Amino acid sequence: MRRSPWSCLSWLVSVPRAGLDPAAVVAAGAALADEVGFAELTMARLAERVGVRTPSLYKHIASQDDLNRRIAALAIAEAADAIGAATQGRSGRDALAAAARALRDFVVAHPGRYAATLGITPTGPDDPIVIAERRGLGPFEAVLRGYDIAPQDMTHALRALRSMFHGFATLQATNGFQWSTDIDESFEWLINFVDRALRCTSAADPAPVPGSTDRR
Amino acid sequence: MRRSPWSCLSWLVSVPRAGLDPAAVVAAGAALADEVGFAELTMARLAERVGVRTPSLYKHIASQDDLNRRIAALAIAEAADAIGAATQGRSGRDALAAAARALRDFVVAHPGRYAATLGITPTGPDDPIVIAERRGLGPFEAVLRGYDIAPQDMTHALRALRSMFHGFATLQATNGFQWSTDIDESFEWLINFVDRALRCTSAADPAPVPGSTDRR
DNA sequence: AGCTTTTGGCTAACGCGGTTAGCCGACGCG
DNA sequence: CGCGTCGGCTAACCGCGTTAGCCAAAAGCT
Repeated sequence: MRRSPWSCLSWLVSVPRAGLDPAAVVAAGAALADEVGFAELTMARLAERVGVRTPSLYKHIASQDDLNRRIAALAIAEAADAIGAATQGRSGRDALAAAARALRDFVVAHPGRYAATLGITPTGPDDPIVIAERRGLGPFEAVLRGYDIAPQDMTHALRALRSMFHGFATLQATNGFQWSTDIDESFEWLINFVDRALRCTSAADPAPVPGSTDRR
Repeated sequence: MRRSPWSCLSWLVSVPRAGLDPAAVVAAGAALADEVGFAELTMARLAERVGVRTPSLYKHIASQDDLNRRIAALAIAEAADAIGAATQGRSGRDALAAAARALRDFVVAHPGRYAATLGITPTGPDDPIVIAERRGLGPFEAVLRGYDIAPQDMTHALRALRSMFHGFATLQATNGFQWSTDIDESFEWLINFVDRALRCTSAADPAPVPGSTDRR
């Protein structure tokens, strides 16, 4: 490349270090995403936020995709910790409610971080995201152990729990429930619904009535 | 602006009409999104697909955001139709299963369209998206009428249904369930779970046991 | 049929966001 | 004190969304 015509004057400027490192950049990115929305999280904005020119960010992260993945991993780990802490020492309905509320509180408090976790497809089994996710499953497993679920149904029940609370959280986060003020009430209703279903589950026969429906 | 240096030769070229209109552009965009993924749906790619230069698209749609919203509205309407058709003439568990499968089939068959519906915030109460969504709620309401839900619980039950199936669909669409082949089985389990819960609901007392948990 | 208006193509060009190349001072370590 | 790595910087590129303005093709009117 061409040499800068100003390079002969470089002794004029002093460029102090900003004291950045990958973790700091990711944390700043997560905070910024919460403030301006994940879609508005841009390299230029993040650079301005941390007091640096845009290309300098690439000394700490490989790309914007890399940044997004790290934010997602951070968010999942944080959410997992929050849920774990909330369910500590509880069981049954109490634990279920605590987990659900902790997850939703996290989504409401950190919409940008949460949005970063959506639409992420892990690159492989050793992706930090996968590891964090596996950690995040722990508290839900613990909750389920408070109900007596047949062992072969654990995976299904876990997925059902994830689906429900993840679905509710995303619908609320993306304004899926229009102009309605009683969302909190619906959420509590959902918790009761799930609790009832889980207690029912152990009582009901594990197999559906044969022939009652077509199986694909 | 400056006059093109070639304009004196314009009689050389003939520019036939491509026969486009907004609906055709939106349909092509939806199809393209399904093929290459919603995130890869770009104006340039769409223009190439419909055999036109990029700026010409703006004769039919206002902007990329406009295009995305129209694709989302189309997708919601299509999904609503599919679910409505699937539940026609069924009730109870049958209707529930049919609705759930129809929704999931749609998501699997049209991942791009479905992704377009995520993260869309309607502009107002007369947004086509809102209207389509309201139409899409109809079949689920019909399903719920097959169970005896207290009228004041209808809204909550509806939201619970949406949360569950939307959550499951997005988790599957974004590869949220890792390395697992038995997703279909989990889905059927979820249907049974919800069916049981809905039948349980009408039997259970509407209010939770007082004092059994802290209410926020 | 011929004139006019609207419609729907086009090229050129702008701005912005992500990204890379290459330069050089600041810091840490011998 | 010298040296290497690290972490800033500027310049530049590319692709994408978007706008301006030109002009033929279709449609409508007399």
